[in-house]
Amino acid sequence: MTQDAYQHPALEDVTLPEVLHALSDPLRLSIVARLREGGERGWGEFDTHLAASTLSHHMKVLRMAGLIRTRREGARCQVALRPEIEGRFPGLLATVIGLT
Amino acid sequence: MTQDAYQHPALEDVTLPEVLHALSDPLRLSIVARLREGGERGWGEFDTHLAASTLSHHMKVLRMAGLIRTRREGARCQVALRPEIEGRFPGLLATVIGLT
DNA sequence: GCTGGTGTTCGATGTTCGTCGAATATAGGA
DNA sequence: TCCTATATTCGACGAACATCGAACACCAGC
Repeated sequence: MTQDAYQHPALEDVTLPEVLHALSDPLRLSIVARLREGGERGWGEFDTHLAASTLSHHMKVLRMAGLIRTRREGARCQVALRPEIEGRFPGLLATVIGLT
Repeated sequence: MTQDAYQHPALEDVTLPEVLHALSDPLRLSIVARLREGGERGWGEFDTHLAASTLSHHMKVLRMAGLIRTRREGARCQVALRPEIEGRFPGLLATVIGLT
C-alpha cells in the first residue's frame, strides 16, 4: 500500500447493481465462493495465472462493492468476507454462491 | 423483427456470471422486477427516456441471458419472464428482485 | 543501511458496454 | 396502395473494463 489502511465503503453506499456487477466476473465469483468457506485467506491462496496487478484490481472491485475486507499483516495481505453484507443484502450471497 | 421469431437460448447454455451481468444494470433490473409482478408487458409499459434502439438492446441482453421471452403480437411485442429460469437458478430471481 | 518479497498505482492496449441516430423490416389502417 | 407505428439492425461514439508490464511503497531480514 501507499499509505496506512485500505478504503472500505460504508455498506449503505453500496448498491445492488454494483454488487451484482462485482459478482458477474467468473474470477471474482470464485474468490467470493472461496472466502465464503470461512476465515481469512492470503493473496497467494488464490492461485491464478493472472498478473499480480490484475488480481489487485479485482480485489479492489470486490472491496469497493462491500464484499470483502482487506487487512495488512506485515508485508502480506489477508482478505475475508464482510459479514455485514448479509445485513445489507440478506440472502444474496448464500443464494448466488450456492448456485456456483 | 427481420424474420419470423426471436432467438431464445437454451437455459443449459446460460451461465451464472452472464445472468448476474444482465441484472447488474439498473434499467434491466427494473424491467425484470416489473415482469416479476406477473403477466406479459408491452414495450411501451417500460417508460424510459431512452431511444427505442437502446431499449431493444437491453431487451436482447435479457433475452440472451435466458431471463425473458419475447413474443410478437401483430406489430407490437410482448415480453414476459421465462419461468424455467427458476429451475436453472433456483431462488436467484426471488432473492435479487426482493432486494430491489 | 541494503535487499528481496509483496501488493498498489500508473500508463497503455484491446475489448466490451451503453447510448444514439439512421436505415430497415413488418403489421395495420386510411 | 401508401402511410404510420413499432421494433430490430447497423455503424458510430465515448466510457468503462480486463489485462499487462513497469515503477513505486512498504515490510522483514540480513
